[in-house]
Amino acid sequence: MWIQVRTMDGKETHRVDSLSKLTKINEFVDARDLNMGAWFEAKVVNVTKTTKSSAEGDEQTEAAEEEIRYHVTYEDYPDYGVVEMAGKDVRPRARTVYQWHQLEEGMVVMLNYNPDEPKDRGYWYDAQIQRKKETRTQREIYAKILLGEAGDSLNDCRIMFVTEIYKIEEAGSKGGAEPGSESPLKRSNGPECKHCKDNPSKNCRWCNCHVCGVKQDPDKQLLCDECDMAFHTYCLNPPLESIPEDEDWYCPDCRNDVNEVVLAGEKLKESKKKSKMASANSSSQRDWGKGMACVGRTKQCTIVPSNHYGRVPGVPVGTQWKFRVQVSESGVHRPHVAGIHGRSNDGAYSLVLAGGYEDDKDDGNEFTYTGSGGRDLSGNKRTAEQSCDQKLTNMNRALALNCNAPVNEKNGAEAKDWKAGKPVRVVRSCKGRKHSKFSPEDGNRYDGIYKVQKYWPEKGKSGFLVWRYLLKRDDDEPAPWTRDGKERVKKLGLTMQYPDGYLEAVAAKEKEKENKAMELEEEPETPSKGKRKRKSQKMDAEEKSSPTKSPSKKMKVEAYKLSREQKALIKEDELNKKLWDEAMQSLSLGPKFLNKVEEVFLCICCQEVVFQPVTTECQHNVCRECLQRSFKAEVYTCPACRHDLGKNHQMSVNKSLQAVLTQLFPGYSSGR
DNA sequence: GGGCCCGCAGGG
DNA sequence: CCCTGCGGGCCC
Repeated sequence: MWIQVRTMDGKETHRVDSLSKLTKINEFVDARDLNMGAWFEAKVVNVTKTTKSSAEGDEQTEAAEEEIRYHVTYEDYPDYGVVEMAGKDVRPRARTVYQWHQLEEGMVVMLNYNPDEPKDRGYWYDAQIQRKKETRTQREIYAKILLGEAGDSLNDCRIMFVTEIYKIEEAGSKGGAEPGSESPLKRSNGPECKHCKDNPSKNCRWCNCHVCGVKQDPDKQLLCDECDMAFHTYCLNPPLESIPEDEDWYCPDCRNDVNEVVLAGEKLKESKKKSKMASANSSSQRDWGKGMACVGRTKQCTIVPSNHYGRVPGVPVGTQWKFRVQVSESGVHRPHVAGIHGRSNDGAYSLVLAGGYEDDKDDGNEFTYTGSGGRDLSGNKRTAEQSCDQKLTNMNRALALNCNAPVNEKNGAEAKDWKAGKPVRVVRSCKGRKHSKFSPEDGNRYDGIYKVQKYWPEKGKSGFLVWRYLLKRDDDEPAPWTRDGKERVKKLGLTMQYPDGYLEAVAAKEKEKENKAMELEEEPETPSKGKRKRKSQKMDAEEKSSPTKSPSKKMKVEAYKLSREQKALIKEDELNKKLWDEAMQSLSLGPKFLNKVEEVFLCICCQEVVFQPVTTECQHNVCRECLQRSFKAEVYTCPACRHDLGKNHQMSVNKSLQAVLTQLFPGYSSGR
């Protein structure tokens, strides 16, 4: 049987043999929503193929460049229209429910989970079963929710609907009845409305009229184009006689007040949230909100996601920032104030050593860290004395999950193989200097990857229970306090980073102060004038000599020097000659050469420097693991250009490339 | 130098 | 939404 394949404009271009693995039109499938990673019941309405080459030639040469695209509609979301997606995101409709005894640890299945409200019904996700428990009264399944191809996952999620765990149907599988020929029993998703749980007998201000909550007269309910809430025309104040003609309509909460509109050249008006803040009250006498403690981010790290483990590409060990907000912007440690960044069902990604707990010890390669909590932060404080026991929840639990041992909320645990634990990025702040000589003199410094060897509860100095963690360094990039490390910091030109315009602003403020002082002293002629002049001369000299001053001034940069071994390895990597030629042109940029190399050898899949790279015949480099993942999803093309690689591709690692990259980025593979 | 207490970011 | 938090400037 043959089916038509059409381009988007509906013209028939090719015919495709549907007896191969292709999904047939009108087949019942599950399709993955790429944003949330959940699977929804869908129907294929069309299959097309796209071709890369513009040449309309014979089918055989084109076959290498083509890609089959599926056009599906979601059964429960007809308004969503037709969505086009790749083969890996479409599969035969799940129809086999596993019996309890069939479920085993390690199995990958499809099940219902709600990441926002784990106890409620949610959407259908792929998941790997991690634990199966059975007591006399209940059956428990804990699973790792797999959110999609980015590799994101939620660990150790309690599954509430253990009697609705489905087998994942493979494309082209034949199981008894013709797959997808009939609609299997409908799976149930979480309620559309979180507030009333879709209970039709309840008045709900969220899914019905936002004023009265009554469902009646849907034709008289206006939808706000901002907040999407519904409003009966007659519930508005004043009520509307008829549906307005305008294309857009905004509810009273969202409608812009004319005098709230920001005109060109005007300063931004304070938001609603801000107006509720303490600063809006004139009761506060203090001159708040101008310092670096209160500024917001001006950049956001998009190189890696916020739940990324391991190094951030482009940020070498020894990088220094003056303020925490910059550390946040860099993606190395995102929270503004908090010491640990993590998720309690996944693990911790980074932490800051800032001497917040004086009984923490730090030997550079090994340090102890204290968890958070157990403090009374009332009065809008950020820190306080310990006043009750800490619990192994939130960030404390997150950090515990990094330890390569089953989590134990009572006694703690110790890793048998600590290096196998999840990597934590560690930043040391100058505030830790009181207790640790490994802290930087100023600002914050990225010190590399550490791992949790063990954690345990302990009576802290306060007498209350605190959770403590022992972390050990596991990074091939040399630590900044070692000889190698210092040399590397120098070579890469890692000087203190300041926020844009910060130094200029400080200098201007300083000058203003001085001017004011001058004015004051101008009147009575005093002999101290000469003294003052000397002082300001000294300051000028200081400003000029400061290496971090005036980034606009062109400094001569020493070209990046490759060792003989590195040069030889690069030469050896003949497959990538062209790419290396391109990269080497940036040698003159000094340390920035490494950024260029990172850019040139970035894996298109994981967006990191390629690890165990496979160099394709089409001249692209992909991590072997990323390529394997693609093949597993039955996509046998180059992730970069879709060139067909053939099902039986060797996937041999380009050893010389791997060797050079390891030399240029020591330890970049930690966390992989 | 120590205490106060603010906005911001992130998880839950 | 709410809660938490190993920042940080200003005042005394």
